Amino acid sequence: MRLYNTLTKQVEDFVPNEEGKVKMYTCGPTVYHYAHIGNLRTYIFEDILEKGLKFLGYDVTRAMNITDVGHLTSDGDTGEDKMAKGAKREGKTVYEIADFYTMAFFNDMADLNIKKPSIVLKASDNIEKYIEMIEKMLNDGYAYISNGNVYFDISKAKDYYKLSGKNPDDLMIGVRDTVEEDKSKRNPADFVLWFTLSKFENQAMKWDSPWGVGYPGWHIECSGIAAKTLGEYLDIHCGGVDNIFPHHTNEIAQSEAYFGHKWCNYWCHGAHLNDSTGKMSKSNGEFLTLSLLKNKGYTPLDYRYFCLNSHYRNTLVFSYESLDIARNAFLKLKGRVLGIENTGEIDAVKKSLYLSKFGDAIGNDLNTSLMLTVLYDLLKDGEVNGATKISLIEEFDKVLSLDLLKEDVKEVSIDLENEILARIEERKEAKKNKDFARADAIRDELLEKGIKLIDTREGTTYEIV
RNA sequence: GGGGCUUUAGCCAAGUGGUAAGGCGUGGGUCUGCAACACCCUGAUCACCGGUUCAAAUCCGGUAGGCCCCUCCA
Repeated sequence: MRLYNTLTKQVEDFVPNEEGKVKMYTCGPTVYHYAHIGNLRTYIFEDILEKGLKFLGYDVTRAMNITDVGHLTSDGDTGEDKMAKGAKREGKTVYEIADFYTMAFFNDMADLNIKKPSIVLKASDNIEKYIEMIEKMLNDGYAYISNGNVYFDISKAKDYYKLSGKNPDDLMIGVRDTVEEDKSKRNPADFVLWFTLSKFENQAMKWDSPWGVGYPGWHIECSGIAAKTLGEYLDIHCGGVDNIFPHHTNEIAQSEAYFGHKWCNYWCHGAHLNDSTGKMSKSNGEFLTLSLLKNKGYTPLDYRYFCLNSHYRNTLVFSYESLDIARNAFLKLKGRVLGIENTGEIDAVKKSLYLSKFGDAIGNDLNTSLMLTVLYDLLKDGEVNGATKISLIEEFDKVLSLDLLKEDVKEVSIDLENEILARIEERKEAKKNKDFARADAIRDELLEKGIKLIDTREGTTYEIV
C-alpha cells in the first residue's frame, strides 16, 4: 500500500506500527449545520481508504469525533462558538442543534454508503480527558495561563510548522480582516486549550475545570478523543486539506507534548470540491447539500460515483453538467453489471488476477479512477465467465460501495403490475398484427405514467422511471 | 508579502522516464417494424518555451492561465 503523506510531502509505503493493524483517526463534522457535498467528499475518501485497507487485509480501527462544542468562528478567544451561533439562528438549544445535525450527518453518510466508523464520540462527552491532558501540558511547561485562558506555547513544540510547510517569518497575521488578534497570547500563533473567558455570557456548554468554569478549545478535542480511543500511537490521521493548518498542526503539537514522542506517522488529506467560482462554502453561493441533489433527481450514489472518478488529492470542480455525465455513466455501468448472467463456475485463476489488479489500484495511493477502470476491463473481458465476474464485482463493491449488484427495487402494486403485463400482452398482439401505431401508442401511454418498456430478444420487460 | 497545487481529446479523467487507461458524449455500423437497450468501429504531436536523457505527459528551469492556504472551513 502506497499513500501520500502530508508530513513528508511524498507518496510512501505504508507500514503500520503493529503489523496487519491500522489505527486511523478521521476528523468529524462540527454539527452546527448541514454538511455540504464538499464536506461529504472527504468522508467518501476516508471511507474508501478504510475499506481499501481492509481489502488489502488490514484490520482497521477507526475513530471519529463529532464536534459539538469549542469550535469558534475564529481561533482566538474572539470568535463566536459555531454551535451557539447555530442555536441562535434556529432558536433552539445547542444540544438540540447538535442532535439534529448529527442525525442529518449520519443520514447523509448512510445514503452515500459510507460506513460509520466503529468509534464515534462527541466532543462534549470527553471533557475529563482534555482536562487531564491540559494539566499535564501545564506541568510540563508546554502550556501557560494568561488572562484566564489556558494557551499552548508553540515555541515549545518541536517542528511546529513541519506539517504545513510554512515559514513562521513569512506568515501574515490576521490575513482575513474578520480575525482579531488575541492580545493575551505570548506568540500570535499560540492557541487556546481551555477557555474561561468568553464574551458570550449565554454559552450553554460549560464545565468545571482547575482553571475555572469554561469549555475546551477546538483542537484538543481531536487529540483527546484519539488518545482516549486509539492510544498513544496512531497510524493514519485524515481530514480535509484545510485542516492541515492550523488544526492538525496543533493536534500534533499537543499530542506530542502530551505523549512525549512522535504520535502519528501518516497524515492524509482530501482535496476540496470547488464550484466554478472557486471554493465551496456554506455561506457562498448555492448551499449544495445531498438533500438538494436528491430533490433535483440525483441519487446519493450518483454523487459517490462522481467523486470516485477523480483522485482524492486533486481538486474536483462541481457542476451539474459533470454530475449529469457521472449519473449517466453510473446508470449504464449498473445496467451492464445487472445484465451479467450468472453462468459457469468461478474461475480461481482469473479471479485472483483481477483481485490483484484491483488491489494494485488501491495500493496506488487510492486511485479510485483506476479501480473503476479495472471494473470496466473486467466487464469487457470475454475470457471471464458470468459467475466469476459477479463474484469479483461483489468484492470490488466492498470498497467502491456503489450497490452495483443491488437491483433498484421500485415498489409496484400487484394491481399495477397486472395492468402493465396486460398492456404488454396487448402491445405484443398489436405488433404481431403489424399494428405498429397501436403498439407505439401503448408504449407512449405507459411512458407517460412513468413506465418504460424495454424490448429484448427474450420479450418485453418494464422499468419504473 | 510568503507557501503550495494544477493545466492531458467536446466533457470528466488515469498515466509512478520507454513512446498516451477508462468513462461520458459525438459520428458510423450490427440488431430492431421504428425506437430504446446491447455490441462493434470512431478520437490527442499531453498549456507554451527552453534544458537534461538513447528516450520526457512524466525530471529541471522559465512563461502564461486556473485554484488553494497563511488562525471559519472538509
